[in-house]
Amino acid sequence: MAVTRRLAEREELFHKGDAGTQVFLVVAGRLKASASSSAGQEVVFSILGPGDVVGELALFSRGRRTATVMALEPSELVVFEGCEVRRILRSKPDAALRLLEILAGRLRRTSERIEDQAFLGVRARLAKTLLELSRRFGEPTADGHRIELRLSQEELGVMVSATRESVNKHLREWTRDGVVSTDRGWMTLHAPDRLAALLPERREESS
Amino acid sequence: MAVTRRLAEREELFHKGDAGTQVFLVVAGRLKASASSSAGQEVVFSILGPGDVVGELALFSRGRRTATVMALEPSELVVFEGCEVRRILRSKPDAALRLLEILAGRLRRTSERIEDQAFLGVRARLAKTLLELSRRFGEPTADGHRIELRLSQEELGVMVSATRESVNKHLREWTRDGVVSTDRGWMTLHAPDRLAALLPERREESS
DNA sequence: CGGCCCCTGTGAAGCGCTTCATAGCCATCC
DNA sequence: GGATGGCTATGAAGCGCTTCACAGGGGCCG
Repeated sequence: MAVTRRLAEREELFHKGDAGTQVFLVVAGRLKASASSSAGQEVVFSILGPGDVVGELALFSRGRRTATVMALEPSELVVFEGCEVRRILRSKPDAALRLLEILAGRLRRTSERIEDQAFLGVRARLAKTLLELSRRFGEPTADGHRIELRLSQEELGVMVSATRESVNKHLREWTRDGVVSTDRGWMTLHAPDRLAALLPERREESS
Repeated sequence: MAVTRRLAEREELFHKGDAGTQVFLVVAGRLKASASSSAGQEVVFSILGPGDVVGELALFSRGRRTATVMALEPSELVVFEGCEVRRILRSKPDAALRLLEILAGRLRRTSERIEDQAFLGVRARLAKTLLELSRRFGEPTADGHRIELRLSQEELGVMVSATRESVNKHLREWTRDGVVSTDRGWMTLHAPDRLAALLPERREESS
């Protein structure tokens, strides 16, 4: 009896500040969660794909959406009513624990984003984002890892909090060096390690 | 039978990456949650005070601390063992819901921080931080709102992701204009509205 | 086909913030 | 008291990123 919702490309699921307590599960398609400033600037918090839960924050934020979610591709989501979700959380401890895990994961990624924003320059942030995208949405090809998600340089810029021009410059430089190649919005990484080398080495935590 | 832990000023409760699943409740004192880069730069995620819960993220992060927490003042916390907390979360749905609320609130604040970092300059971020501090830790005095928390310009800089020098410049300018006054680490806001005016007007959401 | 629009590519100029260097102040400690 | 160390104050120089301006290209639609 699940209700599903379909979105066309560029259609909004909801807008920051809206009232609404429905919770969604992404079945197909990719979406972005973002916010924009009064000056029209935008910041992207995350890219969502199949399996991701979205909208659950409004359950605990007085029914207000805390970000805007828009479909990057035609998408399909299953819809849960907020009150129903609350009932489930109350009666099924495992569900609540699972949601806690999800929120904790989000929190970790958001904090890491703050660190990156503070510690890294545009170059490194862009490199990291490309690696992340290829990890989540990449498909191996003959000559590298292709990112199966069409993104304009403008959108990449928003994702790393930089201008389109900056993104372009780094991308072109990497293209010259054979590290990546771009084909109107589609990208392939040929030498991910060269990008990884731009990042501060991740410290190992002994288990 | 509660176990309590006391910390001296500048003592660490735990360090990012440490193993540990204890959860803490702040009873007295103020602490900061932060992370630092390999280059020695630091970023502060939040200031914690009495009533705040800290350390719960490790419950859902494979037992690793996701930030470093250090006492800014002599502090006192009550300690809960992770396994016990998990048991409670499992048996008391209200507790789980409460924790979900806490995490959701954290997530909202962290996201807002990312927005601020992207949309605001150092000036506005500093103004916002001072207002926030005075809201949380301020005491009204004859000539303004005094922030009951001693912070060096260095520490303020870390909080807003700027250098000590930048912080100094804005602070001095505001002092000249009579907006704030500083007395070796203690600050008083005399005209909070002047600071608020530096922020993009917060849009009203009709209830 | 031609026109339009959105995306990419690129350089010049400007600006905000950092970096660096230096000086003075205040508290503490022997 | 004098010395030491941490915090504040301030200006000069530099750098990374943005802003602005403009050119080219590719796809889509009449």
